[in-house]
Amino acid sequence: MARSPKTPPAPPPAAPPAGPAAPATVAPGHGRRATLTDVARDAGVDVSTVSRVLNADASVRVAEATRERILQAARGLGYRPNVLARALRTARSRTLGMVVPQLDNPVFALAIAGAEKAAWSRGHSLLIAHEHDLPSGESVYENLVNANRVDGLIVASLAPEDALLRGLQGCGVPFVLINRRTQAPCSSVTLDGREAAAMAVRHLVALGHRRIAHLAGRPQGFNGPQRRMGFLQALQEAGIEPDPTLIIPVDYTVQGGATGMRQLLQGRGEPPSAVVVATTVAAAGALAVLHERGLRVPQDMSVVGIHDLPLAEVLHPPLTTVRLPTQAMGHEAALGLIHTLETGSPGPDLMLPPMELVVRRSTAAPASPLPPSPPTPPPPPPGPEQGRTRRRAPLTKASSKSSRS
Amino acid sequence: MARSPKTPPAPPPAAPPAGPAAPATVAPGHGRRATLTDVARDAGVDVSTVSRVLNADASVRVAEATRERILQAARGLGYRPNVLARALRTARSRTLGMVVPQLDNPVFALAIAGAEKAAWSRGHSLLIAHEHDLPSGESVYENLVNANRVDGLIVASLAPEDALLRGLQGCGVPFVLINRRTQAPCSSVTLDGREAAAMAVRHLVALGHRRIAHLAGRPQGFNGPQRRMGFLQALQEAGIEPDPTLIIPVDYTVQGGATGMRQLLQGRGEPPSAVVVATTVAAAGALAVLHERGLRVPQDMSVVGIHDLPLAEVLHPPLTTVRLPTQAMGHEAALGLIHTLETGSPGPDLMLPPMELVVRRSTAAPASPLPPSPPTPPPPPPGPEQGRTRRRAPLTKASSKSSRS
DNA sequence: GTCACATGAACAAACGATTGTTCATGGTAG
DNA sequence: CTACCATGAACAATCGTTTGTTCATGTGAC
Repeated sequence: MARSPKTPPAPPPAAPPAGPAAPATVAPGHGRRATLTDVARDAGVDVSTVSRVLNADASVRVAEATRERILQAARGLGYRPNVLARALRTARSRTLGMVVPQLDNPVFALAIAGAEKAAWSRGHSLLIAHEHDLPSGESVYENLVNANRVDGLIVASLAPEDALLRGLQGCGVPFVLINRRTQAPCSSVTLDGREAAAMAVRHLVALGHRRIAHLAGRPQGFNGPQRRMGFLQALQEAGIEPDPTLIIPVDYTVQGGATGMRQLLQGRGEPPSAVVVATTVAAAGALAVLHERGLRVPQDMSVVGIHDLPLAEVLHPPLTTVRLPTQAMGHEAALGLIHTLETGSPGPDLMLPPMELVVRRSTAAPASPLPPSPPTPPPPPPGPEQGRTRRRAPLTKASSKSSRS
Repeated sequence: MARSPKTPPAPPPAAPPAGPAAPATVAPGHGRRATLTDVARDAGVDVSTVSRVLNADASVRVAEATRERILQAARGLGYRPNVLARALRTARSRTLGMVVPQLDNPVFALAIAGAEKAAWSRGHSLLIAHEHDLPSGESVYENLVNANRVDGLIVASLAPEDALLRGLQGCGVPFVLINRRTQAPCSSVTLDGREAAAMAVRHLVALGHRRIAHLAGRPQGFNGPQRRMGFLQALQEAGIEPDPTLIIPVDYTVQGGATGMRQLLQGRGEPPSAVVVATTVAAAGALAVLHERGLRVPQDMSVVGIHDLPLAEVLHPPLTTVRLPTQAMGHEAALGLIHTLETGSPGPDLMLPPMELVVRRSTAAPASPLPPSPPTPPPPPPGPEQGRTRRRAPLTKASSKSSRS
């Protein structure tokens, strides 16, 4: 293995003192951990009694004095149950497997954070795995499950639906999909991208925009079409005829957003005064292109991103976004899955609504207001908007997390 | 619990079909998984023999025909060992615990990704936990270890050294610290922030800068002082007298970077022509303030960030950074820990060198070049710089990850 | 014809818990 | 005085492995 023991090619001065060679960090702990047997011996009873007392087994009664002795002994020995033994016996590991396609994507990182919190709060652990195929040709799901490591799965996957479901169902454990739904009925927790896109549009309409573009996500995915639907629907509500040339599918990347924006700008018709970008990362790319072309945001073009991320705050200008409960998605998925495991009830089937519209500096009324009396419906006053909305001062109480190191 | 079963407050049209109520996703799997006993029965031998054959136990010989029969039976039944039982028996779970203070920080997310990859490649799993105190008053470390869930720990912690080490050593399992070193000799894998800062300075010096500021990290931490040392050292190498008023401690946040930059700009002396910011996130805040003040980057001030992140690419202008092997940090930590577990050898003690200087658009020669003949040493030509360096075209082959949803 | 010795595989005891069942005890009712 | 019952706790089997030990068998040497 590449255990490169290379030390830094650092200049001479004061390499950090390493102590007397890298020391092993195996602490004493003076002996092995206490087991049920140890507690039983100390309390002078049988292990089965200890087990029942410690688990507060209601079906069996124990004299108060005995219970006291047992609890005392357990405390004295610092007894902690061995989850492995328990899992073996009960055939339940109290561990959830979470599979994500990428760990460094903030969306999944947040979902993991939410799931981790929920799992621990219910006495479960979370095992993380990348969605990659194993040398054995086995899927990560199967590996996790077949080795009896996990009781259930939370899965965020980019794989095609049929293969994914086949693999998951073959595992024989409950699972919850996140960040996507399937055609087939199947437990899932998702974010309401439709409503999010609609909120973005409504915000722009309220500001007086009529010609609004959309850098939309991949047509094959789940979230892309979802957001596109919301976009169209909100336009319709506002009595605006959608212009198909203003809807451009893009990749969810900086590059994708940039390409999409270039395409948008070289369109022949009247240019849009605002754009809803399907994702914040792509919006960053779009902004960069606008700068490149010398267009000002928001004067020449307003930009709204979907899916608020810390990134939004540091863009230039700070990006108006729709905040989605990404962390809650992971949280609800884990909670739901545990509930299923405990009660056998069906898995959750949730679509979480957007949290709020976060108005930053990338949106404003269009520079050259169109004829101020559009047809139906009467345009809402271009002041503060309807619905959950919040205006952020720039660089104030930054919500972006500290990034140590 | 907050199992909010709320469905979206969505407008009427086409809520995604949920099928006939949210279905349980418990697949058939037709019966329980095959065990050693099953294989033994099928092969007509004892379980112990099966175990030895399947584990390629060299200490015992088995007739070729028997071995064949066993392998056949195992394959036929799709046998997978139950890791729980194995862990119970061998007292080794082949699971690593990874504890981080925040999951949504890209630095830790990358480290996790690296560790996950390394762990799986060596047949281990990775259990993720937030560094939070449990209701029981127990630390997460103790919880993980005492419950026999993990064989070792990879820890990124912001806790004070003494408390941290006491807690960890009390656990009685090997551990590796990442992203920080301790006074006490102790296994760790870190990033060479000193060299990183020095590279940043050398780059600026090569461009002709003489008056260089530093937005430095927290003086109490590990990385802050480390980078500050590198900064000072490189200045000294270049024969530049450091100006203490140009070194400002800041928080590793957008807000921190902004505050630091404001402070820097209102300094009374000659303003700096360049600044090295201890972290990319803070650099984003610094850039925002420069915009606010109408200063141009890089014409009026060059900015270098330490710790390359996808974020750097989408800032305005794209930020020149020093790329650090964050993912490798997690990878090496996991590999080293596993090595320790398997051989009992001391844990790793690595400081990984910076990968490269990524030159983007935020750095250039100073606008008003100072007297072009500085003292010792002779200034390198202001062209491409020394050392690992790479100039990036803007928005090209974006390395920022796709951010699905 | 026995003894020793490989060889190949079965036996059996853990690991640390959970859980169904049995057993001793003492009090009370018949 | 015997029978019964409730009480409190021990017994024992089991989960699926690993691993030290024992055992049957056939071979060759004596």
